[in-house]
Amino acid sequence: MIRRLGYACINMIHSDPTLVKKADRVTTNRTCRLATFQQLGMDHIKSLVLDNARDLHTILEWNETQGIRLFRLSSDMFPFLAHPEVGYDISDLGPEISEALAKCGEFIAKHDHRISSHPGPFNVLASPSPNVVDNTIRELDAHPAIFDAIGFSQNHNSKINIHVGGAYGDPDAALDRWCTNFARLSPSAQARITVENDDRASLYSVRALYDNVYKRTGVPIVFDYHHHIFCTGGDSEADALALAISTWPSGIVPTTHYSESHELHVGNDKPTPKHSILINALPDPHGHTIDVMIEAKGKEQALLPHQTSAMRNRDWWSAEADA
DNA sequence: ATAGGTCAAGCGAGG
DNA sequence: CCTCGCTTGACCTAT
Repeated sequence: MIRRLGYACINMIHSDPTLVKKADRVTTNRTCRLATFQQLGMDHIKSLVLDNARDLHTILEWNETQGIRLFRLSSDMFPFLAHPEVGYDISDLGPEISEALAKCGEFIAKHDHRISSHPGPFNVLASPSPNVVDNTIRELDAHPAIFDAIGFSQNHNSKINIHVGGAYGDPDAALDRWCTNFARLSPSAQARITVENDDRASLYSVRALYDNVYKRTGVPIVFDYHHHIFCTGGDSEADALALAISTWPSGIVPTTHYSESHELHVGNDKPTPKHSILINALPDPHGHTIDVMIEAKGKEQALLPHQTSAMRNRDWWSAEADA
């Protein structure tokens, strides 16, 4: 059974520049260039973050009206949060921002929304470059600060999801480095990290993650249905899903990712990793209870046609959540 | 107002 | 060798 559907970072109907005037956009993704920061200073970043934080609340309210209680927080919400030179503490941004973030946290708790994050592809714990690893650790350790400022529980319900990041011609050595460097993360980051299977055969299948990451670190695996097509590790979809689900702690509904191939949507025969704008179907939960993050260019517009009345029905999902 | 070039950041695939 | 795609386009300047 699919418990919830969610979408990532952007609400199209409230932010698409072809639909909404720039001044009226509701978005958590306001950022700036380094040059602009150097010109305008921290006051500019504070202004961007405050607008982002207030708009997050608006998006969450809209999600609630649609029965959408799964959402991915953009890591762009706090520009340069973990930048080697610019980096700052959220608590230093002032009471106005702290209050706006806490207000989001209260809404999330009250309506039982589930919020996650997915830091960018620059986060490579497996990198042979010490500098890349240092930057990654700084970035990943910054995410619990975001979650704490808003007020999420410190577990995999609000996950920080990443990929292993690279193979460098020697996947085993890369996996060793990943596990070694994982131990350097703060405990609050470690408690929330998940790993996701890759969309290329040269990288990491669910099976590879299970054997080389989960067994050594206990880090749960996020199953991406679409990626699995390109990197099966020899497992069927049902087997890979079951293996990934087995890595999740009890009491936390496993999250999965679902998307469809853009190439198939435009009439070509060969699927590629590129995401389609909308989706034609929902994935098969193969008898498990899962949450599904829809990764489609159309964001909530891809999700909405697939919301069932049961998903919109508060009584139903509350009962399920309690079960 | 809009179009086009640019932007902190890593990696691998494809042309 | 360069561009794209990924997690997620958005910023900024010129016209």
